[in-house]
Amino acid sequence: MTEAVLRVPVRERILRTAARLFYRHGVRAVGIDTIIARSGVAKMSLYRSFASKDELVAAWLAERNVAFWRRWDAAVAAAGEDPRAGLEAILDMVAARVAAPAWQGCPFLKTWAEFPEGVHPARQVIEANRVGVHVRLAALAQATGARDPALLADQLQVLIDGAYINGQTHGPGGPACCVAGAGRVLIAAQIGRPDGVGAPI
Amino acid sequence: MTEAVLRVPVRERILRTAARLFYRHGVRAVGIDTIIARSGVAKMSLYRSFASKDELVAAWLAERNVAFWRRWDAAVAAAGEDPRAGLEAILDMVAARVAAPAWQGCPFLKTWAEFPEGVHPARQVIEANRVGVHVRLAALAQATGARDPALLADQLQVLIDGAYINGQTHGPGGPACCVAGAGRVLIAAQIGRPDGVGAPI
DNA sequence: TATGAGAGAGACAGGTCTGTCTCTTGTCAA
DNA sequence: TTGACAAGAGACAGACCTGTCTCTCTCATA
Repeated sequence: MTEAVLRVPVRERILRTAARLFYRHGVRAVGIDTIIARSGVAKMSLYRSFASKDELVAAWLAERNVAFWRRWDAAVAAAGEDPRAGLEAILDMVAARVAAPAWQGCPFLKTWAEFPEGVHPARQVIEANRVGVHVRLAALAQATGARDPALLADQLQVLIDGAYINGQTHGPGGPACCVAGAGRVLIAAQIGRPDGVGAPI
Repeated sequence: MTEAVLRVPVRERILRTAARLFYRHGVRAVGIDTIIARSGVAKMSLYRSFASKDELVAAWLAERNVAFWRRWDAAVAAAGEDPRAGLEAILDMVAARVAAPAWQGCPFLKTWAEFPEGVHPARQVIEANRVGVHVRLAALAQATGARDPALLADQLQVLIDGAYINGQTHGPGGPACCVAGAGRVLIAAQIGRPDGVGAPI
């Protein structure tokens, strides 16, 4: 145990280790004993910081949620005032993420699959994230003047979900890389092509 | 135990019960004891028919795979000779499935999320299904004369994956219902609109 | 130096899981 | 009627899981 590690607060050490293990192996496949062993922490320290394993899972996803919106806001902000550029920036961000070697799927969707029912605290975090994505996509779509902003938001969210899943099963370089282009096609179909020529169906 | 139930072979009874429970609650959440209790079968009978729980999971998915291709082939066949109609028929089939009240996600994607690594026998079944989908989509896309059949296959598979996942998290009536329309936009962008006016990006 | 909080170490309880084994029961054909 | 065999019933082993508890150690601060 290096001094540098010891400087990190216990809660933080647990959360970092749990995040890595949960994301790589899945929540159910990683036990408390593994987490405390890998983070060099006593079991009681874990249960002093987190009421239960479920709460630790929820804390991990809450952290992912914060990071998610940080990336989202940065992408939209970098795109400037144009809402269409904002939508495209989000598509590009998704494409870049699923193409990264470290990509092993969306933690929200993965965890949702592991707890498809019940009152697991992680489910609230996941639901909030997914609703938030749709709301913001719809707001951007509305601002672009799309004919049916709600429909465009539906289409883009489905496409993004697909990229997340597909990138997980097929790895980097797979079909998911097409998400940015496909999204642009869907956008163009609702608000005209970049050169101003509409192409509605 | 009714006579009708007893007439069903033990292996079949186990498989039906496991299929229902695995699909609804997830593989890891359902134990062997639950399966034998719910199917009215002795534990030894289960292990006489299946070498392990993992093999039972794989058998369930293999059965789903057969049913999947039966639906696929029926949809394509009903669409006639036109490959574009075949692609649209598949999109319609997906849309109908994710809109059904019984829909609780794609068993392949759900199970993949539960076993994201290792040599689980179910993973082979899932991989084979996913590769098969892409191959057949690409073949249909090629037959339509799409400019980039591989890209169109990528886009459609990502879209379908997204519909499966989104339908699972949002339930019937959610964004996933847009899959058929969105897929048509992507097809039209590559092979021209139904009225013959191309709309490539 | 004394003290108290934070944290490590590890035993433990109670439950669940998979998989094995033995014994019993029911059924069907010769 | 008898014998073979499939299947039910359930005990059991061994592993693993979460969560609790006690004891000990370290270190900062009064």
